[in-house]
Amino acid sequence: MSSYLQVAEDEGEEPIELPTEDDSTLLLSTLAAQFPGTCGLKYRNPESRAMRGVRLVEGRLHPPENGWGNCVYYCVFPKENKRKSDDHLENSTAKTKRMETKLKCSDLIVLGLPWKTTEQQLREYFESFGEVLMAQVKKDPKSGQSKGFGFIRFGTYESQMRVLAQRHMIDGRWCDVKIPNSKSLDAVCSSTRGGEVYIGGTTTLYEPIDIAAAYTEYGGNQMYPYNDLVPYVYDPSYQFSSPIGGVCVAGDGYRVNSGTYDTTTRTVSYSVNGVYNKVGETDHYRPSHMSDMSHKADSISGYQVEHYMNLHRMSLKKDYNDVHYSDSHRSSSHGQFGSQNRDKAYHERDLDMTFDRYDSGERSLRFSGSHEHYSDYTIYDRTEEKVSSSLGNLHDSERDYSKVRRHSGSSRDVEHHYADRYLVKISRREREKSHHGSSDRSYKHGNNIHGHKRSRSSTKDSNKTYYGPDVSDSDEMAYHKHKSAELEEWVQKRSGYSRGETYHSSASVAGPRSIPVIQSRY
DNA sequence: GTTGAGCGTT
Repeated sequence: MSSYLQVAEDEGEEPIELPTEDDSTLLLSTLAAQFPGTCGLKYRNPESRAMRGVRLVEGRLHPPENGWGNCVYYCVFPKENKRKSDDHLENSTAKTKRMETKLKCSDLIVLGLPWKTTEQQLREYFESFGEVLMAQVKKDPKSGQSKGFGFIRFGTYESQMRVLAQRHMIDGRWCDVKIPNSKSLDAVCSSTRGGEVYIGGTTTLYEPIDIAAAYTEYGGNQMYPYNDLVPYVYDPSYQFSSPIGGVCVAGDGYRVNSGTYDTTTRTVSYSVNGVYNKVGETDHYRPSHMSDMSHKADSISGYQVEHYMNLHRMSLKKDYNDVHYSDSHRSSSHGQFGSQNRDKAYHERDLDMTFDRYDSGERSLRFSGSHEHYSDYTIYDRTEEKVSSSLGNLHDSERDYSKVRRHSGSSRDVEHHYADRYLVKISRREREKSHHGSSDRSYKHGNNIHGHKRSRSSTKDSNKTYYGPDVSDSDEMAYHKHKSAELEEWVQKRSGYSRGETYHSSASVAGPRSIPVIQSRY
């Protein structure tokens, strides 16, 4: 049976009695029904005379140790509502960012909007709960008619909490606000806090700072230093692996906030530098070469970190053998890239196919990386000894038909570009750009855009051979090398294990190479 | 000019 609790807006105000629940907690929604905009509760501790906060867990306010007692509780309102001065908004972006980063807002879906409600009205309604960063009403693109739902995003988690805790009367209709099913990445990260998620499909994500920069720079997405995205495992020298790295989500650090959550695979697709990536919760998206057994654990700044260095190395060796097998059958599979030889074709391409732009020949690209990225089907042209191939896993509209040509040399003699769907997508944009007269041919993209010439940059390092594009002298490449060295150091410190050793221990596999840094900006 | 338990052109 419920009892009542005295709550006032502030000291000196008249209290209202609010019913508590059977477990003697007070629902935040109950509180908010009487005091819209409240985000918490406090009371004055009779001993210290200081204000004490009331524990709030998942929308429930929990009584102090000795019960609610007879004292009057006071509402707590978000600081942003006090509006000391507006010029705070302008200055100290760094500090502001740091503040924001503690919060874990996600886009919220507003369901049941009246057909007539505009984005402006939506925004105005929710601004009473706090700063509204985004308000959208989803409309039919042709008619412009509202679909009756929209999305909002708040600047603070407190606002988000309060809005989620109640129903909303907007323009005469009751509307629900929920976390959308297609939730953003941060929702995944926060739900897996202290655990890990995997990042896949990228060649460039080594390092938290880079990720942060990429996210803040591209697409207006924000980074939240909330969880620590610790890159591990992804070994750029491992050309046959799927370019999948792991990240840990633990403690305070960086958190990305963007992407589309796929409810069936429980992964999130998002993009960095225009490269699409995937993140999934550990149990649902684990690259096959990262068994969850026998991993090592250590800690960084007290955060638990798991990594799979040794496993990774093992799988590298295994894959290399596979490729070798295929390689030895190269002549017999020549010209037979039909479906019956699909697997073989994969390996062929992994090993020694040069992938050319079908239309412009701008790039000489090389298949490497994840098999899943391509080859829905291939057509071998006997006269030209070329294979027309569509890149897999794409929507039809995104398919990029290309030709794959056999390359006679050893795989180590050709440049290794990642020729996955994402890169192709970027190149298409570049092509459009260049067709519009841009003189910037973007060497910074780290690819040999002038097509077929195979360039292997010379050995730049005492124990590394770079099979990189012809941009090894560029600033980007220098920067990239610098970053790679930093990562190396980081990895070594973490695990007492260096990537250089990875290479040597796996002998004849192509050595570490510089990965093109994709810096397409659009 | 209609509808209502819906999930987002990035």
